[in-house]
Amino acid sequence: LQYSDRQKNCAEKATAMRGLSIDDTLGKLLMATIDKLKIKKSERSNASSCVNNITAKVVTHLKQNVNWCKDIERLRTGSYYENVKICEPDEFDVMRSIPVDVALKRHPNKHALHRFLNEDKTIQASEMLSEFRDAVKEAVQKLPCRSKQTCIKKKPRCPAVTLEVKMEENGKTISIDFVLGLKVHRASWPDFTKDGFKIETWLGKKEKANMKHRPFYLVSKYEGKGHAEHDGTDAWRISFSHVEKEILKRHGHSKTCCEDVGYKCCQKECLKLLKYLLQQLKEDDSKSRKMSKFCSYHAKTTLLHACATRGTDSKWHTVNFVQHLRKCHLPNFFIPSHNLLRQASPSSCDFLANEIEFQLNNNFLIFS
DNA sequence: CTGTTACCGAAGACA
DNA sequence: TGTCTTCGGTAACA
Repeated sequence: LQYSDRQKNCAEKATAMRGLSIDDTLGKLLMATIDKLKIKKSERSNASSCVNNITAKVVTHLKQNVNWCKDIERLRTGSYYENVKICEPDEFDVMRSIPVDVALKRHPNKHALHRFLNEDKTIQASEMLSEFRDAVKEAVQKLPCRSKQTCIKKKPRCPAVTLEVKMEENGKTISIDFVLGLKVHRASWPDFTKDGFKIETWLGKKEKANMKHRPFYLVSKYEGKGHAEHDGTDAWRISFSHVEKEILKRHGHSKTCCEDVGYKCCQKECLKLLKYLLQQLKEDDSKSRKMSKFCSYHAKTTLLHACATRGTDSKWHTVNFVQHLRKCHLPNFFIPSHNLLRQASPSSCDFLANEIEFQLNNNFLIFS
């Protein structure tokens, strides 16, 4: 999508009176759209106090009542916490991670997780998940009446425990995903990540080395968000949500990105627009069937690839989702061998590519 | 060692 | 555009 330069221009000069060219019209529309996508401060306040209240109580309950959850940690991930959530603060991802260290390997019988070990020393996901789910359920039942409008949803193929909470302030429903994860701190990331995460020219070699020292997480989560370690129900997928969050925070190439007066990069804004475009297309009943295999993680991955290949901030100006779609090929940013579009049919990829090109050629009519 | 606090950055609100 | 505010993250502190 080739709008960021224009948009940046527009951001800087929006107040200057200029004759209305086509570009200005488009710039204004995109700026107005970005405004529209902003989350209201009051709604954010409402939702976050609700979410924080509930998650705090759930984690205390887990720590106190489940022996292997003693050291459980909270990791807030996903678009809300990356400041790229659009429209409404209605989806929260909270990972509950259990540190898994070398102690488990050396002294498997003494470790709190030892009862979940399979014969081949892998960890049974299904048993852990069902205990986790039951414990979260108990915690929710203990919540005060004020939060009684809370229920647990089971989404098909989604092992996360999802709470749906109806807020009394405005009657809106928010969902909180509790994701059970194993935090693995090793010397390096698994081999299949070797050729991924190419951020050298974007954020630098030093930064990459830094990030690679971070742990990685094994989670049971959505299809298409990671790489399956095992097949069947006992599947753990590797997750780099924490790294995604961090590099989105340090979005710019130069250390002073967004600090200089008068210069504002727009990666996040572009991602929001692309997500909104996908959302709008998904909500269109006549198109939703063809759109079912696409999700916002595709948009995010596209942004990461674009940032990584463009290098310096000023040169960053296209997000070539369309190219990925034409080839039906969008590698996971961290695991290049994993194609995120493998489940989308060539015809639906072409369909979306056409839709995006149509919007590009028609001043994003869908936004107005 | 653990829980609290204080500070800082991001971003929305508003004059 | 600059300032104020809230939330989230973290490091220092008790």
